[in-house]
Amino acid sequence: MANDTKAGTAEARAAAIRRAVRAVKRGTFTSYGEIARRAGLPGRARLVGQVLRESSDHRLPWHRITGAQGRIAFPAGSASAHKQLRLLAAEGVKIRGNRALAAPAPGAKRSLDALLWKF
DNA sequence: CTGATGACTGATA
DNA sequence: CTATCAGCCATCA
Repeated sequence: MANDTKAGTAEARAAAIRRAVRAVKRGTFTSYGEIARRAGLPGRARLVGQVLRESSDHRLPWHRITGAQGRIAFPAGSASAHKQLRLLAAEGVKIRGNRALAAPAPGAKRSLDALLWKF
């Protein structure tokens, strides 16, 4: 089989992306661009979405993948968006509207005191 | 081949 | 906050 031994096939890219997705820890979320970067494919955020779509779900924590700044890629109110938000919330991720919040809300200065004093 | 589309992103207005 | 644009890449009509 005179096959291509060159790295960079669609299969290899998909595998790398799936690896990166699987590496996302529970209770956290990562953007498409970040996944692409971790998979060694900078600038191919769209490809991540493509692979995720093809994979549908297969022990892939697809719900931990959000758009930039935690924004959900699905239209707000859609079934998929709602499901993703629900899954994220179930893992302890704060949700606000169509967004997943990774960091504490602004005003952490006050929360800092609260943390120090174990509020 | 061309053009449209899409689980994207960052900049700009 | 929303809207638009340019870039980026794979897939499809």
